[in-house]
Amino acid sequence: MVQYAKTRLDASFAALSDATRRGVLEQLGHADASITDLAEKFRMTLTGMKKHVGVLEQAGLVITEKVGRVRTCKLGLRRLEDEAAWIERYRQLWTARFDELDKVIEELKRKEKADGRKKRE
Amino acid sequence: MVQYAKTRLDASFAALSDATRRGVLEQLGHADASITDLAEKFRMTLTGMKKHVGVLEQAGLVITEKVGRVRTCKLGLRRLEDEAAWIERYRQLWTARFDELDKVIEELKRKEKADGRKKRE
DNA sequence: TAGATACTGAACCACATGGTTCAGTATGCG
DNA sequence: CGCATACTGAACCATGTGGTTCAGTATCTA
Repeated sequence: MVQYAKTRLDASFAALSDATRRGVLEQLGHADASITDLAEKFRMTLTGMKKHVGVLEQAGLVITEKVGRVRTCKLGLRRLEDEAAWIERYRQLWTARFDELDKVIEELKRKEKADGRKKRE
Repeated sequence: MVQYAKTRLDASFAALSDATRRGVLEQLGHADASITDLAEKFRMTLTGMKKHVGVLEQAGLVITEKVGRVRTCKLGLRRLEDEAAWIERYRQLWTARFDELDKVIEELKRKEKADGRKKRE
């Protein structure tokens, strides 16, 4: 792949692209949890869950701290503001684009009507 | 991996996790484009670009139509509403969670002050 | 101190990803 | 017709992903 620096947005959208990880985020939105807690809740091995947490941590969406034998996971400081902003901007673009197409269609209809000719099908 | 059915959300967040694909979406927000157009703009082979378009199409974010030799790509009908909704819900959870933690911290401070003892560091 | 608990890391697996090249096929144009 | 254009598909490459098992290490607890 020869893949170089992933941007923040790359990393967080990738982190969000997995149902387990989205579930973990929601879970941590209710209460902090250990790796064991999460692994049980999502029915997978500790090792597997630790990888998911690692991905979320890399994306800055989760922070963890180990005290004694227990690593506690909690929500990170990022509120997905950049991600929300990107999507919002896109939605505006989308709307503008479709409005534009609507106008073109209106224009076509107007012309056709003015035209008099009936060209069915 | 033995990975089964990807959900819509999985697919669209995955589609958004690549800078090239986000770029393509923005591009199509301005004007429809052929595979060749996009491949040139993003400086990659036709085949490479076609794969990206395929991913976007799978996620329902782009639709394409081939007329003659040219395949034209345009924005799909999905406005990322589900994705925006998920993120928005998460942001609310996040805020609630941090407010809650703030309250706990306030409580601790209050107690400490009422306590009289000074336990620096 | 012994055993249970909680994590950690390496190794493996099968399949996905983001690219490429190369060899087609289909279409348009002079 | 013959050449250029535009895409398409298979195959390949290196690395990532989403899991697993197994063999540790570190920390509690009785």
